[in-house]
Amino acid sequence: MAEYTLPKAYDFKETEKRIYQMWESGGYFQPHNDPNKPGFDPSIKTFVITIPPPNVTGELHTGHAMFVSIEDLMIRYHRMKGYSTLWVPGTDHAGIATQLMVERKLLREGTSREEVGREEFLRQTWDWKNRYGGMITSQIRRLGASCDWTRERFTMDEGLSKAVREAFVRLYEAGKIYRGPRLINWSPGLKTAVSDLEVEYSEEPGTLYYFKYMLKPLDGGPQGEFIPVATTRPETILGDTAVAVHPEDERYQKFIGRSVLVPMLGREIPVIADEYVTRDFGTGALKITPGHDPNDYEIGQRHGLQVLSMLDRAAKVTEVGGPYAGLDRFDCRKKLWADMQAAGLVIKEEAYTLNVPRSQRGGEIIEPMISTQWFVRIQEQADKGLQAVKSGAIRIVPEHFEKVYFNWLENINDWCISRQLWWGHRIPVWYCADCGKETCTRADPSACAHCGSTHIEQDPDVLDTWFSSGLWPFSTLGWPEQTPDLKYFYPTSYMETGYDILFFWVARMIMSGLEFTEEPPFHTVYLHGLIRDEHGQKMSKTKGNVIDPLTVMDELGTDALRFTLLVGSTPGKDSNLSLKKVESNRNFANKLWNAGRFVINAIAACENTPSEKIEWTLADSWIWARLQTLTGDVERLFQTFQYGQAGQMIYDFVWSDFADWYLEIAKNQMAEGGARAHLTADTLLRVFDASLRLLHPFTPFVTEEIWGHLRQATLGSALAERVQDWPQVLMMARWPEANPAEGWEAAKIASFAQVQEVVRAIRNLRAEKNVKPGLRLAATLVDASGLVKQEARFIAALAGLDEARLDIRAALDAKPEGQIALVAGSVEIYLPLADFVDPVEEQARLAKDLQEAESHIARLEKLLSSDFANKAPAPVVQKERDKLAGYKETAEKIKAQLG
RNA sequence: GGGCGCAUAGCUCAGUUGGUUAGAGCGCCUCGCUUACACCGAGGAGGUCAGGGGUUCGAGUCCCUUUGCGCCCA
Repeated sequence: MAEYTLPKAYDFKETEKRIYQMWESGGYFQPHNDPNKPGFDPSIKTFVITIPPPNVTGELHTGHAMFVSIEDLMIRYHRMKGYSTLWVPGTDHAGIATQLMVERKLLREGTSREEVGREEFLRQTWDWKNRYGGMITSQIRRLGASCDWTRERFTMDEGLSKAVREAFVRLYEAGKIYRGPRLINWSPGLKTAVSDLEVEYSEEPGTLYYFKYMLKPLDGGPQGEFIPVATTRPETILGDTAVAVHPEDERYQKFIGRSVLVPMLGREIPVIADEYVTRDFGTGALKITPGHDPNDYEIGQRHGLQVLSMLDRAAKVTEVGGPYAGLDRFDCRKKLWADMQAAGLVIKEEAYTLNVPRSQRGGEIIEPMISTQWFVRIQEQADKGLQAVKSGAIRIVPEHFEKVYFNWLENINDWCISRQLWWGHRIPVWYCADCGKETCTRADPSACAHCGSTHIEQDPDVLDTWFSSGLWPFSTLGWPEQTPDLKYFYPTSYMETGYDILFFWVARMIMSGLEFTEEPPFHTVYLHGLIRDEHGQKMSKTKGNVIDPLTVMDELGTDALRFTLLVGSTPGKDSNLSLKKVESNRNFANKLWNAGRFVINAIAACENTPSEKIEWTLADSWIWARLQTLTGDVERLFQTFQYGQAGQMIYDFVWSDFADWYLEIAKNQMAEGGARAHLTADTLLRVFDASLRLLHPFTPFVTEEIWGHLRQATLGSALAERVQDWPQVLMMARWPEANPAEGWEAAKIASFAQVQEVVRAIRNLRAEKNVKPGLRLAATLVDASGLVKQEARFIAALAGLDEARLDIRAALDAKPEGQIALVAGSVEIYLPLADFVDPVEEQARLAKDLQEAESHIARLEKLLSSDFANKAPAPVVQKERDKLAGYKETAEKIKAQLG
């Protein structure tokens, strides 16, 4: 017999790495049914997730920990259910972030990307990627992620680059992509365009500047007429091409059609009428700068206004600004305003809260400006994307994000996909120096497709990283090639990610999937919330409240972190991570470990299969029935994405039902030896095994480790038969299925509850009276049902009674003298605690109990005599009737004790 | 300005077709190192489920409204 001496505490440090290596080297992360291998069966159902790719040079944060925990849970659950399960890992190239890091390095070396040149820069960036790119994936491994690393992808690797190229060319050929000058969001620091989504607006204190727009005098007309105008950005006056007023504004109506003079420049611009102008904001007149404001741009388009760019790519004033040319945007503001003041054009300044557009990366102020960029015509894709969710082809969990999704797609603008960066997929368009036409092809051209000239040059820009990420669910499976993986595993199943990238990524993936594969890339979108600190504050380095998942794992273990993230979080809702919670879940892992030690000892101690046939005990039946209920509940909760609730139920079952009650009773049953011990060990084994399976997707390491020991110990025991069909590892074991109810369960559960009530009543009294824990009490128990007699042995053990001095009877003629009386449900209890008895106190205690029972009786009688009895469903009414009967019985017993 | 969400025990949160005496963890109080576990066990205190109105036999849960927060989009 294998001797098992497991340490008293679960050592996650020793375990996690070893277990992960065992899994990975065992090939368990790969789908069991693989279309690239012999014996492939296309009829087996798949379950597929493509990982939301983290930045290749990023470092693990709680957001990663969250998505890995949830996705690994989904994956492990489906794998255990027998799906051919694939979780595709990988990273994206994070154009701006990565390029910035390398640029910073170059700066430290005293050079720049311009100095080293494009080719050398890219070489160094690849070096950087190769050096640091493995960090994030090894950190994801630490979380226990069961992804198929043999299928790992990177957005810039050959296959995915080919997919990007194919996607671009297809859009180009279909006329769904275009290039042209438009007002875009420009990052002057990074010197690149960014998409609308990469701009964040922050409310900041600022100033509203009031000044005079002087009218050009009419021949013979009055001098000194002006329109007062307010602006938050005076420097843009230099780019004004109109002043707009509301057509019905009596103050300014008379000026419509006349000209005003741009301050300090004297340029003549028209006064136009447009209903966009809010009459009661500012002065009711609006300066129009189509080259530097999105709203003004639209007004400009409507009125055919000239568009002037008064700022260049570095946000310095252009020649449009005349004497101000060359100034930085903020210096220009000061100087221009001072000059206007001197010229008597200033009216006043007012404090005002601005909505400042800032770069999501770095936080610098974004400058809307006119620039020639590539855009995707998005309307048709957006309509299809809307339809996919409206038709139910794609389901979003939680549901309310569907509205957010609709709202965004219904108001979408064309997507600016070109970036003035070097790190990324270069735009596959060549311009001909001779005929001026564009060539866009799948293979790099050597000559112009139109005139054959070899004087062609490739567009210097690269594509937005999200353009390649949008293809992720199918590009990672081999698209555009019709690979076996693509055919079998696509469309994928769930897309799981944070709600903060619903637009950035999920919506674009849906649109790209529909565009290029004509199928939704997945049928379910599951969105998790953001992780905040324990007081609900956003984590940030400046606040110093960042929780580093690596530190947490070092200190408390991966399972504790995962369980904390999974339990108590609800789909789509932000959750707070507190180390206290992680600590209590570390304790849970330890609880599980020790329950495992007990079970293993019990199995080792039980003897060979007995010839004697015996019945299950009440406790055996109860724990088994509870397990079935739990299994059914967990299944239902998993199906409805309520993973947190499911985890909580398993936790409660393991800790409260299994460890606190069943194990304590099992100790007694084991002590009986023989057939009883054998049957008890068997029950322990089966219930604990099922618990570990249910828990495995939440806490894979500790469950795998204990299960391994359990299996090993059982193989050398009298119960070896039980584990014959167990696989080598828990992660490949079958997910438990609930047995259909057989009819006996409710009665056993009710009886056990009665027994628990008796035990609790006695424990409660002992604590109240400060009876020494070791003191075994004699007792008289009155129970007409026979239940107490049957369960006397363990009631005695759990409640600290002396089994030899128990007097159990069906009825009592006379109330015993000098004893403390209790009622637990239908059972009367008398404890010979004469020393503790204070008659007055006892009367008061019983009176209080009676009062409570009677208040329930009154409540229930009222309820049952109301419409409730007629209108509520029969089972609900019956339940209340039963309850009433119970309270009546209790009340009767208390009355007897009182009297 | 438009949209979405939240308000439940001292703290952080569960509570999904409306149906027990509203739960958990942490914290707090009392006891206990009992042969799985002190990363533990036993017992206990603590909530008019933000306020008001409505639907219903029945509302933390559904509807309306007020107040206070938070987020997204413009």
